[in-house]
Amino acid sequence: MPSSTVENYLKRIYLEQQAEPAGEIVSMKSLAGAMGVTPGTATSMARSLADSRLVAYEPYGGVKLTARGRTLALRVLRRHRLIESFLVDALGLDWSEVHDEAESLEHAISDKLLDRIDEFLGFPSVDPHGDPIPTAAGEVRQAALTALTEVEEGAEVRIARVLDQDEKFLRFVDRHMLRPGTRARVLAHDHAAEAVTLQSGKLPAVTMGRTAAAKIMVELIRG
Amino acid sequence: MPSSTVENYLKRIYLEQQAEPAGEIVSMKSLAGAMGVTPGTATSMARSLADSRLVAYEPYGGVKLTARGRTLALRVLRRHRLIESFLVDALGLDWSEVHDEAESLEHAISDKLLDRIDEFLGFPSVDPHGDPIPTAAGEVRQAALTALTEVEEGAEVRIARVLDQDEKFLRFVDRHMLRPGTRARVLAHDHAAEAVTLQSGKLPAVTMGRTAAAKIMVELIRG
DNA sequence: TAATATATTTTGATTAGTCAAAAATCCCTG
DNA sequence: CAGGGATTTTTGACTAATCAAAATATATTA
Ligand SMILES: [Mn+2]
Ligand SMILES: [Mn+2]
Ligand SMILES: [Mn+2]
Ligand SMILES: [Mn+2]
Repeated sequence: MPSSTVENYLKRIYLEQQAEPAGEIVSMKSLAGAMGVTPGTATSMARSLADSRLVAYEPYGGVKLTARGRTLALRVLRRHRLIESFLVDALGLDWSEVHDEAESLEHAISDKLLDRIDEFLGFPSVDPHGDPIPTAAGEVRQAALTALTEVEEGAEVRIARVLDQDEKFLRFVDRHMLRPGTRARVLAHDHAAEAVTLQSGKLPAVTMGRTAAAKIMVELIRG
Repeated sequence: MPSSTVENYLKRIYLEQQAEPAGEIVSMKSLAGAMGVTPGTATSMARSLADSRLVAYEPYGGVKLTARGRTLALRVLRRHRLIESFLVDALGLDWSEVHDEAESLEHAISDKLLDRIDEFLGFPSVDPHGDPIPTAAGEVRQAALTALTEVEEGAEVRIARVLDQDEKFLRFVDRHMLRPGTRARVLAHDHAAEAVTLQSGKLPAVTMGRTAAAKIMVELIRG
């Protein structure tokens, strides 16, 4: 059984691989940064994960999950996201506070209990942030989504996923009724100001910067 | 914050202190036995807990919780028992399988989530085994109970608590409808055979040995 | 391409938790 | 009250995870 430290590293490497443009390879610098450890620690963990055949690692060559490492990472991610869903749906916690809780529970819960939770929730495919929940078999069913920055002016969209789990950002999203599932209309792109204006429900329109808009993924509603 | 290892030791010392007849002092031998570690490990942990003012420890003198140690132990026990209750009541797990799950979740759950669970359950005072749930303030509201071995023949009782959490024992209790809350009648004590016979619902009477009967605590129903 | 900056690895150290086995102490029984 | 068995402590060793700082390699840039 992998320790929770190892589980955290694998999950983080998986997420960094998704983010990293450079051929899915994660550098020691970004790994150390993402894990909040010193570079030396990242190096020694990389070697140890490689010894366990969970990552491919060459000195000075960064790190990349093996098939086994990926399977394990997805298992942790599945736990994390099912737990988040459960905390929101069954216990009424706010979606802005479940992340930290899931971060520790993901290592403590048994397979049996996880299955029970999955069943209780009706086998959801996304968590409260719109993040896809990997299947028990290790598949990620990812819908094709568009970043808010890429949507044409005037288009109707459905918010599908919020990529930043930071409490402040999630509360901002909340305030303007932009949770996953909500409809909204893109009113304008101001390229000079690097800003996007959109409008949801009966609320006044809101203008946000490119960087914020890039963290909101949507589905286009044809029409 | 105490590590989960420390939490486990404190909880175990608390439980051993309850059990131990000898003036509430827990020997290194029983601590090591209860924790499944070697005596040397128990000694070094005793010293380290004493350094943190969580136990009183004198070489060759055994170990005893301080006020702070007791408070912490009760916090862990509260978590453990609320989690067991939640798993049974909210997720329908069997009472014979929740103990191990709670053993790890008790270290991973936040105070906030625990409060939510407590509220969800309606602030229960006992867990599925009838074990008292310490209050957040650290009080143990313990009802006065009688062991089945001490009950007079013919008496009506309500099963209140089952002291052995072993899966096999719990399933035995289940089979004979002797869960906490159920009524039963003590039909006979056979002192020579060291056996107690009792009867619950419409099931045929069951005879069990003294040792088993001593693990079932009951409330007397006057009448 | 040489110098400089950045990234990575190595080294030496620390802490928590554990074990095996030797040494010391305690305490019961004769 | 003296052994001898049981208990406890000590010693030395190990693993996982970490850091600080020195050494080394790679990348950038002038
Ligand atoms: Mn985690
Ligand atoms: Mn999420
Ligand atoms: Mn535990
Ligand atoms: Mn219990």
